[in-house]
Amino acid sequence: MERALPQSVLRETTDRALFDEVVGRERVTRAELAAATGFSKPTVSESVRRLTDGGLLAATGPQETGRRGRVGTFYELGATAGWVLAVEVDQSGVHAWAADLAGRVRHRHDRPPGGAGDTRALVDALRAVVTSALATPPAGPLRAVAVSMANPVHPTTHEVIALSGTPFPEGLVSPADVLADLVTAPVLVDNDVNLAALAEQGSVGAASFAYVYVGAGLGLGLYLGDRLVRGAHGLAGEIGYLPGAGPGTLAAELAADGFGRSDAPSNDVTAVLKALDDDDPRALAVLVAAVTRVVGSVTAVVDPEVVLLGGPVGTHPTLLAPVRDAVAALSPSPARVEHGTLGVLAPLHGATRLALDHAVRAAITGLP
Amino acid sequence: MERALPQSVLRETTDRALFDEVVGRERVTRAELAAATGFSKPTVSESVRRLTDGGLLAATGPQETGRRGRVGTFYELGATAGWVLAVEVDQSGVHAWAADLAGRVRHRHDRPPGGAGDTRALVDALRAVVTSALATPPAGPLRAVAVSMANPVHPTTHEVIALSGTPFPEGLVSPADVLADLVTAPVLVDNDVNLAALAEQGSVGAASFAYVYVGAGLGLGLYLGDRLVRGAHGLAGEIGYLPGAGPGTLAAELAADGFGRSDAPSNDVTAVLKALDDDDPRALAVLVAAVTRVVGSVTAVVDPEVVLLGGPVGTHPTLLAPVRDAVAALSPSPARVEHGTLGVLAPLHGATRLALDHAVRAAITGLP
DNA sequence: GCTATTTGGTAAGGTGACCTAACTAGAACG
DNA sequence: CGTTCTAGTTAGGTCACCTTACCAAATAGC
Repeated sequence: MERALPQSVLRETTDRALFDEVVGRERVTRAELAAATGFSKPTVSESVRRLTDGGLLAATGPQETGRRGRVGTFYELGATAGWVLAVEVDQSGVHAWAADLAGRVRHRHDRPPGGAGDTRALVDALRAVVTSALATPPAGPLRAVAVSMANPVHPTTHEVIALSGTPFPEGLVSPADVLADLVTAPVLVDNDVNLAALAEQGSVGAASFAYVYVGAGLGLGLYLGDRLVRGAHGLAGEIGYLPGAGPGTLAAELAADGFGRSDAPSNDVTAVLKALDDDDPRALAVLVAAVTRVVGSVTAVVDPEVVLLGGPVGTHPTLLAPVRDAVAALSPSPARVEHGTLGVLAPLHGATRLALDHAVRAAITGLP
Repeated sequence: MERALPQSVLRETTDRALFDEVVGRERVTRAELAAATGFSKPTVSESVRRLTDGGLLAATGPQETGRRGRVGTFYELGATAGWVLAVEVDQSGVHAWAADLAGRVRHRHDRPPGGAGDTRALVDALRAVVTSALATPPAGPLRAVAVSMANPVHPTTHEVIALSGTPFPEGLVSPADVLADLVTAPVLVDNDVNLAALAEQGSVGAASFAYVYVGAGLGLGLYLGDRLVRGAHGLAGEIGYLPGAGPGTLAAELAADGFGRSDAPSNDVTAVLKALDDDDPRALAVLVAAVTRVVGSVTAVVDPEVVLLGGPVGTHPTLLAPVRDAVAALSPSPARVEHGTLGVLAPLHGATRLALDHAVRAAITGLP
């Protein structure tokens, strides 16, 4: 057995708490930090010195303050603290955000998709987006890259997992391998729905939380006890494989109903949305039944505090009320069912959060 | 914001690691502990001194050792380290184990059930069992009581939750209240299936793990990332409320098929078992379909490494193979499906583990 | 303008939990 | 009987935190 806790974890949690506090408040003095976090003034001074030496924070000029006594030194995010890159790879192409360590997006980069199934074009687009991002870098080192993939991802190997009938077969590439010669920063890879859940959870703040994505595919992102649930094989949330009304899977039944996917590589979201817009009662009934099955299953298994519906179909306004009613009829103590608020940007927001968290953690543990 | 990590957490994790190591090895010297845990010899000596002063450990006489040099002082669990009480309350009555802090069961106490729905008799039996346990206490203080209830339990208030159609309506009591005047030790309460999962997880060792109970009711215990999932309202694992093949719940459909429960307070387990023993094809088909629906749902939602089937019906040998086949047909990367090994004793084992964990943690944080 | 007050920050010294290195204690081997 | 091996202690150091006391600088009010 190894040493359980090195003493340095104390310093690291202190540094992290103070860094987050500075970023959250934009500009603070050490005295304010001490008051806000409960650390003593000497401890705050030491920590801020470490963070400043490491380039993560920087002192600003004196600040107009309405207060009475001596004006303190204000600190803010260092100009060369570095940046992270969040990349989204899906059927709509490749999109990336370059963000500073406060999470502020500085540059956007996009490439259109290749043809369906064209893996080569996708790889080229991914490399082109990252090359473009590296060509106009924000100040400081690139500290992490997080890639959102519209396919399941293995939790430890970070390999993309091939499932039969995936709506995104061209996305069966390993972003870490594709980008290995372009970036030296660590490349994190996760599923787009997981990352969307991460982003939406940040806004909702619930300790147990499920995000149901309904679009070209069906997906679920789960947060329990402040941790993302990825599953033993990276297949947590693959709710297309939920048992349906018959002996088969939910996805197969949706496909048989003319929705969703089974062996069709992709699903016509615009057609589904049009049917909903036109108040097609059959389309509504099928979708409500499917979403209710998903929400009911998640509720019975993990009993989350909040379930958010996301994705182009999931956020359609006509869905929410009937799903709520159906779930309430099924479950004795149903979760709050709401709409996601971040829309199609949720995966990029989540990837940014993932990259940031990793980048800041790594930068702090690497401090003297 | 409060202090993130007090320095004492280091000491507490050290003490805990060493205590667990001593208990796991029965008898050890400090030198062996240092080698096994990676702590330095002075640190081990200090920690062992704290644990010995607190009564949790005690030095034994010299030990026959095949080794060459000086014989060290061996340490073992202190004779008056105290004990914990695990209590199970269900339709079969009230059962309790008094165990020492190594988890060794010292005494057993049992009371038969009252009539179905007879809450008064159940409360009397619970008090009688605890009184009996307190009358023949093992040495040392009673440090914790854990109660396994055959009903859902709220994760924070520890109140038992009333669900319509519960097979155990008389069990709608608060053990903490019932025992308040009998014991001063903390009374922990949890659901029997959760505790069974805790116990079985201990034997299996998987990081993500689901325990499916099939007996008088349907239940699920979930372990993800080394943590028990209780749900926002204590209703995680209430898989009777899973969507069934039709618009209703799985439990309602089982009831309609002559199995399970809906508004009948209890289910005739012996009749179901007899049907399975007699190779009744209809009974087998209905049960396999239901269990497959449960395992498939859990797999699609959280993707556990292992799923154990437990409970009198769940452990029936004819179920395993067809369920495995059906799950494999449904899921792209199914969990290992096995039988639980602890049988009806699983909840008591789990309650013991819960009580032990709490007791040792509390004893160590209370140390000088 | 001068002083009191208020606020920011540093210096000095202490504590707790860990470490390494060097020692003493005691048993067995040859 | 000395050598060698193992157990455990002592001494001294480091690190991350703390409190207390002080100095520094700015405004408020006279």
